[in-house]
Amino acid sequence: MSQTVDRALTILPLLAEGPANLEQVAVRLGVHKSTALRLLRTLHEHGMVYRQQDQRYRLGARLFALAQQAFESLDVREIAHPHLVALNERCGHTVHLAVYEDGEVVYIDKVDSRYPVRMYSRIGKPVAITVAAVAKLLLADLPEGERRALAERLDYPAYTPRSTPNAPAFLRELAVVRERGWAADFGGHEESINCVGAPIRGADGRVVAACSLSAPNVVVSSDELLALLPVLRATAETIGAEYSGKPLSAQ
Amino acid sequence: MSQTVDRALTILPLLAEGPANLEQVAVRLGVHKSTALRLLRTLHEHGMVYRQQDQRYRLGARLFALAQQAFESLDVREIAHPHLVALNERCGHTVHLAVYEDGEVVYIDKVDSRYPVRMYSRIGKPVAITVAAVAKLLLADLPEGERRALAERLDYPAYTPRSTPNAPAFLRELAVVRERGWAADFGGHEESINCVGAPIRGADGRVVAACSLSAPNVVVSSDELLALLPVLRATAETIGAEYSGKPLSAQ
DNA sequence: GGTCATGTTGCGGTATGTGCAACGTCCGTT
DNA sequence: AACGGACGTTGCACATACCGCAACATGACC
Repeated sequence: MSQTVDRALTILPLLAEGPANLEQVAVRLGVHKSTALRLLRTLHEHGMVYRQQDQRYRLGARLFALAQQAFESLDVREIAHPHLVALNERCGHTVHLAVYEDGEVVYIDKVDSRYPVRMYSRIGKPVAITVAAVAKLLLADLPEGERRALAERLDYPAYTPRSTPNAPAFLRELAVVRERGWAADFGGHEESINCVGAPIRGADGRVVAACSLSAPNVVVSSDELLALLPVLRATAETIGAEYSGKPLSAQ
Repeated sequence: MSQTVDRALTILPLLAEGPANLEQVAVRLGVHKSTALRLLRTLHEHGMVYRQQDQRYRLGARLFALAQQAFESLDVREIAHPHLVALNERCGHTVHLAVYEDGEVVYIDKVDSRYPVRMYSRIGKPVAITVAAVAKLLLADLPEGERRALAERLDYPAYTPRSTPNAPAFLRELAVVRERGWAADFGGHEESINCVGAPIRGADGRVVAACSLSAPNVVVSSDELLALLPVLRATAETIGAEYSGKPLSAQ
């Protein structure tokens, strides 16, 4: 809508690929050097880009600050965290929390064996949206039209032989997931990793987030993982209840 | 420099404080609603902001992606990481890596006891720039004028009685740090936490990053921590050497 | 000292962003 | 049901602020 801002914002993912000098930016944007310079200067003033000694630009530290703050203002995460830790302590496996936003699924929390950590390392990376259990749960709840449109527009990388191959298969899987209320990924992303997930619902029943348990199949068989479903689903429901405004439910 | 972009970027930290609706954004920006709307739409198209069900805007998931990618393209971090892990395995304490950028100091890596993790949780948060050992190291190496200007413009929060109280004290401390080549923070940020740090220098001798060891003084006395200085400094030098283009030095 | 590559500056034309006012839409209220 | 208020949205005319150009620094390399 706004040409100038549009161009400026286009610079950011461009620099995310790696540092670039003025001319490279100008060429990639399809604008004159002076125009690119003005945009970069404005971005620089806001700390969004940084200029290294060799004068090339790269993304700036302010992005970390913003991402961090964006993160902390996600109230689902805040509410869910202690429950996820409890779940982890009970069964020992890796716990993930994810949300859907404008065609993307992002992990917003992770608890790993015995060591609670917000594993930002997974955040932002292209989540395996076509295979991850949490992605299935979040997409399964989208309105029919949006779900279909999104499924058509996705790529279906064959991470493993069990990866979801195409849109029709994905939509069928989503229908199943929606029907039964939980999702799984048995080696669809990494051959040896299994995963089960459950939806977290808000007051209106919409899925606001999803959580999952992951474990390598050399440690835990898929059956053993499935046996943990009741605990996982109970956790998800507790979180949903609290999120919906029953803070002192099963205290 | 560019009014439109400037306004658009101003929206981001504003939303970082919490969700806001169109009118609030317009008022804070001092522009007409329609103008704010256009800016927000452009930001939205780029995933920088997200519109929740109640139509209020908040920061979007794309920020995570950008921060993540910015992160991975920091080559100091990449080079340093294995050395930091080795250091941690050797002495067991928490290891930090930080860089300076445009008046800010940010942690870009962390290794905690027996569990290597990029502790993104600290990134973006205002680092205790006036007391942290790594901050002292990075600021001590700035050109005289910039160092002085920055010191004047900083706040000096009294985290503890040992926190750096004001600009003159800070500049004196920086002079000491620069002279002797290492820095410490004994309870200047948190009463019970001690910390020693060493500079990582590039080929031209400039400090490109700094690393540190932290430990609670109930576990390790400050003397014991100081005894680890040689190991820490050796690590820092190894990283600096490799970063300067001697990849196969002390293999 | 010359040449090349790259970043920077000043300037006029006009595309582009701006504010205004009218219109939708969704609430809650009587 | 009808009304009213609060917000978000749209179309438009004006002029601002952005754009590309071309000339000018700057610095590296030979």
